[in-house]
Amino acid sequence: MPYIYDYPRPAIAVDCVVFGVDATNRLKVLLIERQLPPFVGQWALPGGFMRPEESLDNAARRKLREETGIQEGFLEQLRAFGAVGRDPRDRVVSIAYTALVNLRDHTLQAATDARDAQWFPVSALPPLAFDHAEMVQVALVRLQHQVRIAPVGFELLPPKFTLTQLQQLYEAIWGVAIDKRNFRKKILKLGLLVPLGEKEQGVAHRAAQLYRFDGDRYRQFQQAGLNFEL
Amino acid sequence: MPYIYDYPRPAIAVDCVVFGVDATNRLKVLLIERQLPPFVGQWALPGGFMRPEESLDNAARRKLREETGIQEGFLEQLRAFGAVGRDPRDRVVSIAYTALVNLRDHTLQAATDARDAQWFPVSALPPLAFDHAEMVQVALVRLQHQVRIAPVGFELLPPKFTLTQLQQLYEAIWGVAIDKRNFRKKILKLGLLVPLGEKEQGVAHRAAQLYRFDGDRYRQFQQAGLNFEL
DNA sequence: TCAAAAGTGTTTATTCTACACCCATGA
DNA sequence: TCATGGGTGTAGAATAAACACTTTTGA
Repeated sequence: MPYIYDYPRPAIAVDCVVFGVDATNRLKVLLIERQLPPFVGQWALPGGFMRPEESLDNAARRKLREETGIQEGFLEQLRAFGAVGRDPRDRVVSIAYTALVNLRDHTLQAATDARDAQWFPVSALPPLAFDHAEMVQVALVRLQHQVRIAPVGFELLPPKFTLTQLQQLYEAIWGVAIDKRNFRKKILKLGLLVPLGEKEQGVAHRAAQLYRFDGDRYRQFQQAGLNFEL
Repeated sequence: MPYIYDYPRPAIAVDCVVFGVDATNRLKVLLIERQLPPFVGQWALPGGFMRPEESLDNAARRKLREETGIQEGFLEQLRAFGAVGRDPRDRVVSIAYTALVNLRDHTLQAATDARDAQWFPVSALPPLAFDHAEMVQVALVRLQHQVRIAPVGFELLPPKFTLTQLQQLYEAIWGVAIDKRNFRKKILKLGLLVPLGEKEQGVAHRAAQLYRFDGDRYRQFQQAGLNFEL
């Protein structure tokens, strides 16, 4: 049963740039191996066509779930990509999303039109289908800015984390080394981290204090019109 | 002659949030009065449907030209708006753009489906059609961030401007008062402004030095990996 | 007892903030 | 000559940057 319009219409797709940080604190991106044309066998971002009855945001969340099994976590629109030749089949405008997930909690399950799903270091990505390499690049730059002024980095960590884990997260995102003492002073002065009584378990050295991010406190902070900058 | 697809397709539109600063240094947004349904007679952002053979960016530039006569200036994508009920007619995903124009140089010419085009202060907008009020809000927040770290503000000024004009521009965008001496020190230290030999003409007080923004210098600055922040 | 990472302060340089008066110009 | 905005410096406070050793833990 065909759909008929008076004017030609491009298709609308969504694609997700999913960032995670692995056990060795490297920043990674989730890719799927395509098993449908075009670009069969190539690595690509998880994504697919939007349905008319869902919002863009919901479409992104649905595709992420369908193709990777990821149900929750931060998901935010990056921007639309609308160059004319970006899809060889047809005119397709794609809305890219950035997702941040706590990689330690997720086991991946490929599904639908994804043959396989795998994490790749941002610094060593394989060739990507469509304009997905550009999407990753834009998403990374946006992430680098965003973690400076908003507490989105915590989405990449487990709920309980050490200050060293947090520091290494920033180092991975920005690609720079940070002074330990200065970092701790600055981040604790914000007053957004709560030290839990607990310590790290099972490490072959002095166990570190665990912290959690205080979301309620941050909302108050925001409502008071305050900003932070790292 | 109809267009037939196997799956239903939303339509794709573009909308432009056009900012300008008037002679009294107020930040304004350009709106058009709709003369086609829906929302006939209401104020809305200039925009309309994308054509399949053009990129999103070109669609935005075309609509801006058609509806306002504006040919040039800064134009950058904001993001896509894709809530389900945002257009009462049909499922329409709209890609919003931010445009910055030197208002002093432009006389407006309404055209196409715009009955009239007018500048409104951002602080006193009329009720807007669709979700355009949200678009303006998002665009303003983005602009406030962007002028802090990139020299986009100059797009709103004539090529030759005084430091006071520049200061008042930032004050209009941020909605705050800025100390004159501190502002001058900071902005001149960046080394991106070139004092022209000339002075302001026809003012009833001491004439101010005119400056221009040094775009070449800024590109070198960028390539050296430097950032600025006001 | 050794290896490995946790945790902790001070000094110096830089940047930010607040603040007031004289100058040039055209009406 | 007066009204209007142009143009300029300094002192004190706050913030940022550089830097090294002791502590705790498990192997």
